[in-house]
Amino acid sequence: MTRGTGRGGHAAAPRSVDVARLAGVSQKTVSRVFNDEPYVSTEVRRRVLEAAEELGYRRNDAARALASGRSRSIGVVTLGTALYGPVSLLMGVERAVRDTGYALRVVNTVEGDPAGIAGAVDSLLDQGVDGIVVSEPIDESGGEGRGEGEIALRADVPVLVLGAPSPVTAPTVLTAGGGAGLMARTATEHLLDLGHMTVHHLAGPQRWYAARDRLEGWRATLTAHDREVPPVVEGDWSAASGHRAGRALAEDPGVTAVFAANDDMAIGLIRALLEAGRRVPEDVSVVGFDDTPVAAFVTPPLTTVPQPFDAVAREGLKRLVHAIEHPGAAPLPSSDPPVGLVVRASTAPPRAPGPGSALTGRRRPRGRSGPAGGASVPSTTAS
Amino acid sequence: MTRGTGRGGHAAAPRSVDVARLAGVSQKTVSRVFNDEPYVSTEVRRRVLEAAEELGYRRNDAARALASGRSRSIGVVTLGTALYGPVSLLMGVERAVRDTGYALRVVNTVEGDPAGIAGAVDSLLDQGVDGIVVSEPIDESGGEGRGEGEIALRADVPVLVLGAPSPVTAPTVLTAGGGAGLMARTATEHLLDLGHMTVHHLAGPQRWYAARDRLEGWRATLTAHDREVPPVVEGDWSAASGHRAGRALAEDPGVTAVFAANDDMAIGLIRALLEAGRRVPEDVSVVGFDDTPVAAFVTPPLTTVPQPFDAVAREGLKRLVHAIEHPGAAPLPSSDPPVGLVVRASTAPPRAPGPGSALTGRRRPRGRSGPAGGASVPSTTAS
DNA sequence: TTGAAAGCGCTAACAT
DNA sequence: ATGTTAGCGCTTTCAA
Repeated sequence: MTRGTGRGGHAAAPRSVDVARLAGVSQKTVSRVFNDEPYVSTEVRRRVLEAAEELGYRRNDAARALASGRSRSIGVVTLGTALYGPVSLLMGVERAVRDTGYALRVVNTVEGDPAGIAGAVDSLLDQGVDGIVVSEPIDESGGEGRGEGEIALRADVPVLVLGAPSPVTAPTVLTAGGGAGLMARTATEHLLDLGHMTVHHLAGPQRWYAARDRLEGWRATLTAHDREVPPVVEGDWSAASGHRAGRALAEDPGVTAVFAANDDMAIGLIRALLEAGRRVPEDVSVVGFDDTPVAAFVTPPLTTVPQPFDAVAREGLKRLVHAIEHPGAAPLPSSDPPVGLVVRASTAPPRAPGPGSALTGRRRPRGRSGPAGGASVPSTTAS
Repeated sequence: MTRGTGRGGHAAAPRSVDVARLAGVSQKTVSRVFNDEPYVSTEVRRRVLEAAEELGYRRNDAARALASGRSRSIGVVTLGTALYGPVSLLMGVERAVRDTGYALRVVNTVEGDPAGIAGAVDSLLDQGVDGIVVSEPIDESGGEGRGEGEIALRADVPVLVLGAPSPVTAPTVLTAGGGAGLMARTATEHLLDLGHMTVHHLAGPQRWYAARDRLEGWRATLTAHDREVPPVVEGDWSAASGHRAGRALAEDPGVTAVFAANDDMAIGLIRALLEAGRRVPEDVSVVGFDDTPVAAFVTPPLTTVPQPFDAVAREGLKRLVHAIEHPGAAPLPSSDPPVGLVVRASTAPPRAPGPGSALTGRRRPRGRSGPAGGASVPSTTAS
């Protein structure tokens, strides 16, 4: 490639020195202008900007990164699924990253890939990102128990783990959005408050830390209320898996309330219950998790726990960027967003209330469950 | 920064010359090894790899990009929504990009942003991407008509437009996944085949080219069959908007069949019909679009047109990478994936069939609608 | 407030 | 099959 041949192969892309020449200043001054550095007279700045505009100058990020040692980009590791939760979080991350002025590089992990997260992080590190976001980590080790699948990263940049308490080990690790346990408690207590003797749990795949969190939150709540802890049914987040689980659950007349770890599974579950002749919520109450856009419009409209994806992403990124830009400093404090519950028509008191629940009417539990929460959508059970 | 200070600020990151020294070869040889260039003896290659491993060498992408003029990365412009369609396409793109060995940079456009796609493309160009993918373009010009919102990009790299015929102008533009019109035809003809006199359309927002396509496909089909073309109801892709539209549609007894431009709107629509006392499919048949994971499990299970996101992404990327790597060559030919239809329980013949439809039983139309397609899921309408 | 010089770590072209 | 020599276009000192 002869000097002056640009990307396209025809016209040479203008460089900062070309701009400098045209503006009658030094190349360094052009650099100053484009980096908003101080000590540039407004007159010079104007001339430089004008010259740049005329030439169609566009600063070369690779050169910038090479010279400065920083790429001004953040890498994110997500699952390659279209699942509502992970995707919403990813979109929140994109927005948050863009707001900070960094660029975004994305690598998906394939579920079941042994290299998994570590491999994805590695490819991001190769790209020279300044920070890394791991969204919704999964334990690929095959172990079921907590802590077995520690993910050790040899990352020399700060890492933010989103959506679950961190199983990740690296020099600098931050966490945000680990409030699923509390949310699961809210869901479970809602059903208990309605008078159900106990609550069944349709869990997410236990390789997901987020799924473990919800399960633990549910179990802890039952235990705290001295209730029997029924066996867990595990799905894979899909409505299809919820449907399968529902077929089994429908045969057990003892099941009067189910907390599903996400809305999709709740929808499949409800479908299976209806097919088996069990009415929702008259015979069985169902609570979901996520508050997907369709949750309000399925039949019956789903009571569910909304997830604050955007708030989590924004807060996490603020802290990540802080860690990137102030390597020595103490990490910014984390704050958990409030937990809500949207009560719709898929939950009701049990048919044959157990002892002590006679007092319990259709109470509205804590959270954003007032008129505004549930009333925005009709909660009649159709036909 | 004194020489030798790496990203972290403590230990110097090893460079290829360090590896060379340790392996007892020239720096260029290290470069050869890492680029899989020919003319490296296996013995030398082994030594280099060993030295690199020992030092924890990681090649510097910025330097590579600067020296070679190529970043080996592809930028994608998407909407910042969690909508099933755009997201599935994005995931397909990520997979396809990764398979080609390129890195992925993502920029979202905010709906309603005047800078819109052009602005997003610009920021990608700043980052020095080798190619650009525009997924699901939107016309931000405010015009409703076709062609009004031409998006002129001053991109010096190839651009791939995904999901709709290209409204984008740039030196090199490729298109993939523009088969929505044909899919809309399939959906519409399914309803006509069942004996419905005409088919209403619940359209997507007409600023989306994909939504316009589906509408045109529907309209063309009705016209081709000499049927009345009812007024279009426009939603915003959400179940909530489908619900609103459904309330209006439910009042018109002439409505016996509706083709919704996506599944979410179809779900909201069905909910509204049920609330209004109109049964689905007995009184009104509904066809969706997408085949989201929940479509099979809502009540009634939704008849819908699946979208081949992965195939579209893969094919589009193959052609984009070809255009990147063979600037002069003729573009690879495009091939449209087959159109399918999944028949479930939300469609049926009309109650009071019009003339000529007496012959028309519950026929199964073209596409993957055989036993395998519909039978994987129970299609009974529950309680 | 501005400029000159010296790299950043790699690939490209040309030896050998 | 391997080494040498020049840059790539910026940021970073340091000087003026």
